[in-house]
Amino acid sequence: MTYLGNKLIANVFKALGHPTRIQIVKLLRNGELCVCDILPDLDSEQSNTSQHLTVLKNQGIVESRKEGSKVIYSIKSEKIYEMIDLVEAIILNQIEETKTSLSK
Amino acid sequence: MTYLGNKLIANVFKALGHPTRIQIVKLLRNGELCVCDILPDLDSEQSNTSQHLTVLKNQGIVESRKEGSKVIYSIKSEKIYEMIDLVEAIILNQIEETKTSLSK
DNA sequence: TTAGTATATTATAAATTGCTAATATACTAA
DNA sequence: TTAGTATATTAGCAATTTATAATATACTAA
Repeated sequence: MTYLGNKLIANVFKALGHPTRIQIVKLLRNGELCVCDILPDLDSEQSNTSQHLTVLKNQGIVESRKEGSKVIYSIKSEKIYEMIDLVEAIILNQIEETKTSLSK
Repeated sequence: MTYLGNKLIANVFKALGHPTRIQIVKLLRNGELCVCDILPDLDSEQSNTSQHLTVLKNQGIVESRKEGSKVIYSIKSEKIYEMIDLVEAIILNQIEETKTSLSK
C-alpha cells in the first residue's frame, strides 16, 4: 500500500487515540445522543468536547444531524466497536502476560 | 469503563496513529523481520525507525528478540490486522459515500 | 585490538495537538 | 425583540509528538 493509504489509515487510528474520544464513542454504543446528553458524562469543557466531536466527525467515525436547537451525534459504523473490543482483548492479554512474568 | 481504561485503549490506537508505524506493522504481516530488513522499505532515518519500533513495542503491538548482532521484530497479536482491515473497510465506505454524494 | 555493522538512545528544534477562555451562531420561547 | 439554551469556532498558550543529527552500545570478524 502507498504512503497515502497508510496515512488515511493512521488518521482514523489517531482520531481514536484520545481517552475522551474513546469515551464519546462508548457513550454512543447504545444509540444516538445530543451533545447536551454527552456533556454531563464527560470530564471536559463544552468547547473541548465540541472539538473532540469534530475530530471524530472529520474521520467519519460519527455523524450528526440537527434537531431543533440540538445536534444529535451517532456512530457511523459498528465496526468501531469491533475495533475497541479487539484493543481491549489485546490489553487483557498483556495484563495476563505481565502477571505470568511476575510470578516466575 | 473508567478513565484509566479508556486511556489504555487510546494509547494503543495512538501507537497505530502514524503512517510509518502502520507500514511497519504491514511489513510484519508475512512474518518476523530484523530491523535491517525493515529499514530499506521505509522512508525514514534509522534512528527514527528505531523510535517508531519502540512506540509499537511499548504498546505491546510488536515484540523483539536478539539474534547475534540483529534484532528481530514480530507482531504480538494477529488482532492488529483485523483492526487494520476494519479501518480499511471504514475508509472504503466513506469513499463510496463521497462518490454517491458527488453524483447527486 | 581495531574496524565495521546493527541498533538504540539522547538532545533539540519544529510541528502538531489539546485545553481554556472568549466569542459567535442558531434556535426557542416569552 | 429580548433572553436563554445549545453548540461551534477562534485565538493563544502549554504539552506532546516527530524528525534530525549526534552519540552510544552491542556484536562480529579480521
